[in-house]
Amino acid sequence: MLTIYNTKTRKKEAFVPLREGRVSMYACGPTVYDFFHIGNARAFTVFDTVRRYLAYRGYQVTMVQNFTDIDDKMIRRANAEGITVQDLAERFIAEYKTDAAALGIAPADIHPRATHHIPEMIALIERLLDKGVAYVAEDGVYFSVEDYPAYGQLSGRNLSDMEAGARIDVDEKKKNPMDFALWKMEKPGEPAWDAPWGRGRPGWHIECSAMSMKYLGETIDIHTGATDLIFPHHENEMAQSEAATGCTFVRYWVHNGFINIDNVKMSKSEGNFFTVRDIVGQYNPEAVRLFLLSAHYRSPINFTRELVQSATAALQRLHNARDTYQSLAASAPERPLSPADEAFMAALPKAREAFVTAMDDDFNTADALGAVYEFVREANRYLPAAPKACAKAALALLGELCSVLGLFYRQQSDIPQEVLDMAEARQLARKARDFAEADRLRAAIAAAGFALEDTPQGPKLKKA
RNA sequence: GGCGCCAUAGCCAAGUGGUAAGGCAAAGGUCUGCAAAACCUUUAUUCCCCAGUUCGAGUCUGGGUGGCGCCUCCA
Repeated sequence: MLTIYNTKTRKKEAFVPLREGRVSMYACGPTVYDFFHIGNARAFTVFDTVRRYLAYRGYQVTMVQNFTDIDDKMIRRANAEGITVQDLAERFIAEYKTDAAALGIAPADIHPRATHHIPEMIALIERLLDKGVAYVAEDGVYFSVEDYPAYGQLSGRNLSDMEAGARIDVDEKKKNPMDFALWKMEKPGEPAWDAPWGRGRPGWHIECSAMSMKYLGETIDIHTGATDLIFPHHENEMAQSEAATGCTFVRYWVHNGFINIDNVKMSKSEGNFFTVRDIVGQYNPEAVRLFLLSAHYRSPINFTRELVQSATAALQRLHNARDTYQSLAASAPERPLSPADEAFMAALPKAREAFVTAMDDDFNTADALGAVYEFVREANRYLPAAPKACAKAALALLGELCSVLGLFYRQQSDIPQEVLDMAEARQLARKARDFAEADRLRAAIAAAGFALEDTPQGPKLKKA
């Protein structure tokens, strides 16, 4: 049974979707004003893994991830570059796709953009005005937290606590300092859309509510994001959505922990700010993904060179296993299964079960990886003497489990003909017992960027 | 000040009150022309400290200590 830790109740709960066999998911996407950073990457990797696992468990998953393409940062950056907000958005949506693909993050079913959904947002704001939980002020339309008693439910705060610590902009024309903007009235030089109460642009929170409702309905199963979004973003989304519809907005709120860099919070001012674009130049992005999955998604993790290198070595172990099973699946003898073979085959479903049990426990990828490594060790030990059917079954299981975690997505790079020629020449030299020449050729292959290993199935080439 | 989280080996990390998974690193061995990979062996009598509950505590309770997050349109 799948259980999910729900931020709203602060407990692990049995997962029961609204509609049997289907899951609706909404993930807060990037504000497309720049390349996304390693912290974003964790949030995206988490929802991608959740999605993959739900699909693996047989659910038909519909996932929406928005692009926030209008806000202060967008406007500032577009002005700085002397381009339109729209051009900026186009550029970084494309860059998002490049970096997400590098990390094995599959595209959502729908990637709505905030600026393409202004009418939906206006309609939602009107509903809130009609219900008396929002009001029009001089500089915008605000949600009135005092008129919505459930405010604070998600983050576990109450209004008086929040007001005590609130730092507020005195210029804003709000009734209560905790009121938040649904709509911001037009300022000179900013993009603006017509609305019944005046030209302007939407607030951040209303975007997600409107797009989530449009594509997934008034109640969705899972909404993901990093912990910092719990307050105010998700609190506000929930308040405005539930105030408008009168029904539950999100059944399971899922929040991932933060990444520190060398034990320090990542920030531009600390000079430890890394975009994924920076990182994929230095590390194998698939290893970065494995690193991100090596701890539970709710724990904070520490990004260091040493830990990514450790993940790189672990990933190599999985790739080596796959390559070995692949060649054994091609070259191992075909014969009837012996009792030992049968025992090996019988252990495969048990390995899968261990993996599923781990993932069922609030997507415990660290524990699930433990199950994968244990299976790999057993298969590595048994397969060299096993028939083809065992190798095929092990290869299939390894591929199955790793793809649930979003690993094994990278294409094998093509090996240049000259490298293949050198490998062949080396085999001839080895047959002739000219090991000096064989070693020289292996060094030349290494210089060309490829590692050559001799295996019982013959020499194996891979990119270094 | 309010709300909340965390502490397990050299590093990372999982852990349902029943006797400490797994990965990386390190050391020794097997195999191999050598290397690599792979496998085997070794590496926490103990889970930050102190009390308590219990037949039994890494796990529950209380109190310390240390670290961290949110309360800023930061993922």
